[in-house]
Amino acid sequence: MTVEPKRESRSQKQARTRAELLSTAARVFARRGYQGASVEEIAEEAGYSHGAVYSNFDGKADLFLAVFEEYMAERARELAETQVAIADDAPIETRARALADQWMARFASDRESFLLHMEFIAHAGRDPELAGRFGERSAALREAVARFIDHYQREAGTELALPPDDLAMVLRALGIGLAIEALVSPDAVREELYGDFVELLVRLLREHGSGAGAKATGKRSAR
Amino acid sequence: MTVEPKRESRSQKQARTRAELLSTAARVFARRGYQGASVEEIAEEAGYSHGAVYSNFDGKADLFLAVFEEYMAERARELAETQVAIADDAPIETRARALADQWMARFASDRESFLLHMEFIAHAGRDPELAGRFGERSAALREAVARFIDHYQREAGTELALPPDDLAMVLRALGIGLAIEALVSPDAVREELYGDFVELLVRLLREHGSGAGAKATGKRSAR
Amino acid sequence: MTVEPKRESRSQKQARTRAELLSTAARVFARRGYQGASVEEIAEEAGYSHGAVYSNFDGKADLFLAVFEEYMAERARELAETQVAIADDAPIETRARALADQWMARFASDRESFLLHMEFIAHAGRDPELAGRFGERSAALREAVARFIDHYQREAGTELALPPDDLAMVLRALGIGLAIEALVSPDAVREELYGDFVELLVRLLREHGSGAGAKATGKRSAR
Amino acid sequence: MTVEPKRESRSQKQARTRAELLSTAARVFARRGYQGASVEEIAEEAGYSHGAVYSNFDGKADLFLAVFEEYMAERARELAETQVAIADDAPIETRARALADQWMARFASDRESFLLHMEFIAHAGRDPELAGRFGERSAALREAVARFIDHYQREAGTELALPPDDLAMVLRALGIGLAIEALVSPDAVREELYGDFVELLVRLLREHGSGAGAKATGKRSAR
DNA sequence: CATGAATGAGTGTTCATTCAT
DNA sequence: CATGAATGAACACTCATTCAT
Repeated sequence: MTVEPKRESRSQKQARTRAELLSTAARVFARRGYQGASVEEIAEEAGYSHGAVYSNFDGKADLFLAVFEEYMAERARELAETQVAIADDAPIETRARALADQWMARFASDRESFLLHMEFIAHAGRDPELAGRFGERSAALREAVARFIDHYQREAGTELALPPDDLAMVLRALGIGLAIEALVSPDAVREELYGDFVELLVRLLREHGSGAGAKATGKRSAR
Repeated sequence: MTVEPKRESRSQKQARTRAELLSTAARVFARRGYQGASVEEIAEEAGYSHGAVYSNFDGKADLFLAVFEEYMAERARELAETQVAIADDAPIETRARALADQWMARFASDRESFLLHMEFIAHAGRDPELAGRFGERSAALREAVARFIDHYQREAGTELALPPDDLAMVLRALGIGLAIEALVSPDAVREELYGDFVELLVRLLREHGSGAGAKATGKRSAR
Repeated sequence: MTVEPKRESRSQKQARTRAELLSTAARVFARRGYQGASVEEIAEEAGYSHGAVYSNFDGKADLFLAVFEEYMAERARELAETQVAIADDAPIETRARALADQWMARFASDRESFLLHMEFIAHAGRDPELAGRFGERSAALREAVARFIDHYQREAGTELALPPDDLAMVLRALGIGLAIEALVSPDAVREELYGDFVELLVRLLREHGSGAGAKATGKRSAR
Repeated sequence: MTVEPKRESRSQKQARTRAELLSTAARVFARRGYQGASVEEIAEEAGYSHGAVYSNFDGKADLFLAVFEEYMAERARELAETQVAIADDAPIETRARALADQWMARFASDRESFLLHMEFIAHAGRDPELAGRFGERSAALREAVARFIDHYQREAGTELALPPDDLAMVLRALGIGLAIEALVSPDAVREELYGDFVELLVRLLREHGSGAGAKATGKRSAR
């Protein structure tokens, strides 16, 4: 006597629509950029009319932010997996290099997401609130790297000549900067440059850390 | 006692028009961003019809690139002046640090230009020809830095554990990356971080180079 | 006694919009020519925003082709009516002449449409896709004429010394050509010339065909 | 003691500039159409600045008219040559066919000029004065054809069932009309159709001229 | 006469957004 | 909620023409 429940309740259906729009939007935004993507193209590719976007989001900007949140969450998940993936007994410079190489490989295979990122940052740079939201996410990633450095530093009993926070910042900034240079001068950025440099840097920092470490400390970070 | 001929010859007048459009464009682009600035607004603010832009430049992108070229030339001039002002016998890390500090100071006082350039890169990243033209203008400054490094390196008789080109690339990329991080997480980037790090890095590279200091180190950027 | 629902359903309303745009476009195109008419003027005169044109058509060319299609359909209707009005046993040359006279009468009363079509052909002649789309719509009427010829030919049991397709093509081309001559040298083209010639031609073709009529004439399409 | 005269006097030089602009304009107009051609492109291709056009002509429209006059004169010359070129003793239908085939061949190898023609006619159709000027030229060509027909008709002692003027008009109009159809429906117009038809037509007219000629005269042209 | 910098009118098209159904 | 017709703002770019040199 019970009525057969529809396979999808109303709210389930709506959630699905939203999810489909979201994942399609991620693809289209990456492909075309924020400005280049049209609401119409996104909706159509997801199999809806463009009106559906306005039923589920406040507009193009809101849709994009939703996509972006997902994207950042995804990147955080990825980082965690990467940490696990690196062999425990490798020297710290090897681990650092692996991260660097992974970054460049990711960039090489998905320039579009990076471009979208850049576009977003340039936009957020003119919108403090947006910058703040993005900053939090970004900081979380950076802190994870810092913890990662700290962890292995303690474990290996070595001390680098730079605090983990600063090193994390430098490594991350360098990755971003190299990607940008590669965007604009592809031939000027050897693919291994990031890895080579990071490996060299970390070794130098290690050798000057516990060893002659204290000597040159004068101007390092305080925090 | 002859009557002064008109102050400006034809070519002088054109040069002035071009210069006025250029400086106005720099202002408007910085204010509105690349996409946000309209050719009309630029021309009008410069006191010309928008057609004048098309008489002097190939279009919006070309105008932007001309502005960018001027900007980079100005940076190169600044850089040279700063280097000249440093004592002749200053160690190379001091010179490198000056470069870094200058970059951060400029960023702090003119975030908008940086944002503008980021936006344009994101735009040009989807248009190879544009990216190439941007890249050429961008590479010029990097190459100047490489030449500086090479020059002082020879003069001081030291050799860094990284080729000048690579070091220049790393320094520049790091500057860009740090600026981006600062954009998004202003509090996370100490203003001296770039300088501190660069100074440390260059000292380490010098000590481990083949010159006097660190001959014995063996392991350069091999891999 | 129920309240009348709104007179127009959604699709009815859209159909009306489309129809209004179409008839207004016909008027404006005829008045200004294809190039001379602006989408804005058409939309405004029809009482819509110019965006409405783009909601209903793919652009200016598509709008024009839609107008042209209507025009040709109307001509086909006229043609059919005229043929129906002619006595069943009228000789085929009478029918052909009616066709010719109708064409000249229409031209005399609506030179502008003819001019418009010429202009568009000159335009489309440099754009194969456009030419093709125009050609399809244009061919429809010619084919209708060919079918008429074929039909009456069979019914009367005569055979003309030229296949229906060729005759239709010749008749149509001649009509177009005479209209052009009339455009440029109005006095040189007697209004009955087309009709006179067509009547003569068809009679000659009939007498030299293989049907009943001209058996005795001996000299068929010899050579 | 005489001053060496410059190779070109001032007026000669001007005449040359004008001539060069004219012939280049003919080429560019044919290639791009009237609307599609820019004064800049014409001047540049002729090796002058666009200002030179304005020094020698009243503007784009005037330049085009000058080009057109040249073109019409050229066509008239060509026609005269053609008449001579046809063997004297060929039957009139052969001669007519030759003219027809030449027309189609010319069209096939130079659609662009024809398109330009059409564009001009469509334009002139809205400008009585222009139409008048063009009409005169056009009439001259037609009359030449009529004289041509008349001449051979007398010479051969035959009489066609259509006055030379009417026949000339029909032949010319048909050629134009077929060219237009070919523009728009290339596949629907066999290349020999014009020739085939003209040959057939002239034979029919000849056979019904002097022979049973007077019989069907009822509705022919008066003039 | 020729030049070319500057003008400024003119336009098709895109697209985010709204809202009645 | 989803649809999609309609809106209307926004824009880069072309080009004939002018005019000072």
